[in-house]
Amino acid sequence: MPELPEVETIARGLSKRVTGDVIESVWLGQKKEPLKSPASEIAAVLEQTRIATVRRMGKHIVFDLEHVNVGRTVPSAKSRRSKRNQRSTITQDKAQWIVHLGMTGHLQVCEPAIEIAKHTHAILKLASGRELRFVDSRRFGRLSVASSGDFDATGIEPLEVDLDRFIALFRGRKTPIKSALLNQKLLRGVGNIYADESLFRAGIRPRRRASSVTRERLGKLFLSVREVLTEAIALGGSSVSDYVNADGEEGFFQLQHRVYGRESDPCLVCKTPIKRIVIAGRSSHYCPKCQK
DNA sequence: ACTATTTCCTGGATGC
DNA sequence: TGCATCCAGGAAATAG
Repeated sequence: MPELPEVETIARGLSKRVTGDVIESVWLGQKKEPLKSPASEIAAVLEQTRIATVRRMGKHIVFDLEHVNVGRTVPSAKSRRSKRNQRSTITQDKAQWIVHLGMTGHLQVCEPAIEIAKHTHAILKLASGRELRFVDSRRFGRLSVASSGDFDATGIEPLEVDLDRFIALFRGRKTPIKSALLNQKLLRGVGNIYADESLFRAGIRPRRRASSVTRERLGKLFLSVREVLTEAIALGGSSVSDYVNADGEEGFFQLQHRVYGRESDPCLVCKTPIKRIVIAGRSSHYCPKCQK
């Protein structure tokens, strides 16, 4: 289940492998769920572009693209003015491909000879001869394009927000603090694992109403979120279920989990058994003694 | 404007 | 072994 640290790790790995390569052609599968726009539109935006950068925004992977204009010349500003009626044929020179991995999404860079995995929804043929494939068994992942290159995810980056703005996010919210942490319109990138781990380190019960958490505790949470995400990125993310990075390597932050997936196990601080409850349909883990 | 609930999806685990 | 059932959960859609 890729959250911010996993997506960051994947984006960094992909950046090393495909930056500068050119997308020559695109095949998209028949399943419509993973596509946020019609397949023809997505293909048209991606084809004949150079991958300028690969980066993460929240849980999204953003490919910044530049059109390469093979086999045609971009009209000069002068001729553009003189042929206004052809304006619609002029292609934007910047675009973006936005990938959300959902629960089980993978991006693989491989040779064309490699067997096409079940649940492959997109294949981008690259000028280097390799292919960039999107595989997602559960189809919770999403592919979209921003033809003008102005994609902006909702919410604030948790590793960039300052303390005051962080505290303001929770003001007056009756929802459980855990739900607020998971709300991508507030903070972007925190998912179930890192919400639980951050709340444990801050000593806050996941069900506590966001508005009832003191400023002081929110300050602690602010630091915990940063700490947990930073440590997780350094360890390449958490490999639960089948997560691997762009090079097929596992992360190691799952070894640092203090509450997630540890139901009934002793709290590492006080030995009280870790509790598991369900909040908004998600399993939530906490220590009933250390978290208030 | 908020908040809570439901829905989408498949593979792996579990139970009988 | 087979078959049914449950569960994982991000985010959009829906309801209140």
